[in-house]
Amino acid sequence: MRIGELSDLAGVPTKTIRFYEELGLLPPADRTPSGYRDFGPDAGERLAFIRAAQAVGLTLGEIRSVVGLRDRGETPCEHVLDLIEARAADVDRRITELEALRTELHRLARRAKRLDPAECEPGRVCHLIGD
Amino acid sequence: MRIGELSDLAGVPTKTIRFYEELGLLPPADRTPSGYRDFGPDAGERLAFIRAAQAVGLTLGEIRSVVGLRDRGETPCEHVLDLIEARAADVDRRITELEALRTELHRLARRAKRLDPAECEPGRVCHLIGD
DNA sequence: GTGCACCTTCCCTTGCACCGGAAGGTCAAG
DNA sequence: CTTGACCTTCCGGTGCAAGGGAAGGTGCAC
Repeated sequence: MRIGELSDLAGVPTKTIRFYEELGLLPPADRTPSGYRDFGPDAGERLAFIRAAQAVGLTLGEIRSVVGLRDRGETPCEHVLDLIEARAADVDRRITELEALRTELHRLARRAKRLDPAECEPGRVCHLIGD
Repeated sequence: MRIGELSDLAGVPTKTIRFYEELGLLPPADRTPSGYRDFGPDAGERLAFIRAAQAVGLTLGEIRSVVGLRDRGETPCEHVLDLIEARAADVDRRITELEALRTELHRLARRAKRLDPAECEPGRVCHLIGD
């Protein structure tokens, strides 16, 4: 399978496929005599895995660590669990931060609608922010 | 006030102060005869405003648009309200996405603890992700 | 034999918000 | 007069995940 066919199949741009190969997320593809990449039938599934892993918030570096274990014949399950739990903790923290920010933004928006622009103090940028 | 003094006062690195000036977030500072920047007394407050605006999620580009209005003598309140409301909508969307992701991550973590690594199918990267 | 789509490598750019370091000028104390 | 802290500009790099485009080779139909 050539890169364009894989690209159509997986819905991933050819640029991105070469980039993933360069990063070690895909094993180096075989080459035709003229130098074209020649992907095996598993390549589409590997790309789907990468996309699914990205969707749960893993970075390409983390995904490389997972597929690296797999390509060396180990079962990456435990490592994947660690990554998932770390990501879950990140997401929980991030949600807490964003909820606080949301509260603050709604407070500011309410205040902005209540106040008269004429009350702006000339020396400051905006009395809405920074109190 | 020289840049180091302002830096200590505002808790913002000198590098960052020059960077903000270059971006137009701070008005170009006066210079001493030897070329040193000489900030007026309002500079600290301007930096505090920038930090506060960053804290509610505005980008430096958006902050520039606010201080730009202010520096041209207009009251930026309405523009600030628009930015705050847009940011609030972003944050709401982001929280919704992250909550869905959190649910998915917790589901995966539960499944990972339940399953036996020996059940890994050899042809796939990891059965935990991508079903 | 000539289009045309496709492929190759290579290097640069994007966006965001900075940080690091080099080379050199300035100022006050000792 | 030297030391050291501070300042200047300029150039480049960081992290993440790619995307853009040039210059040139390949494969296949007409």
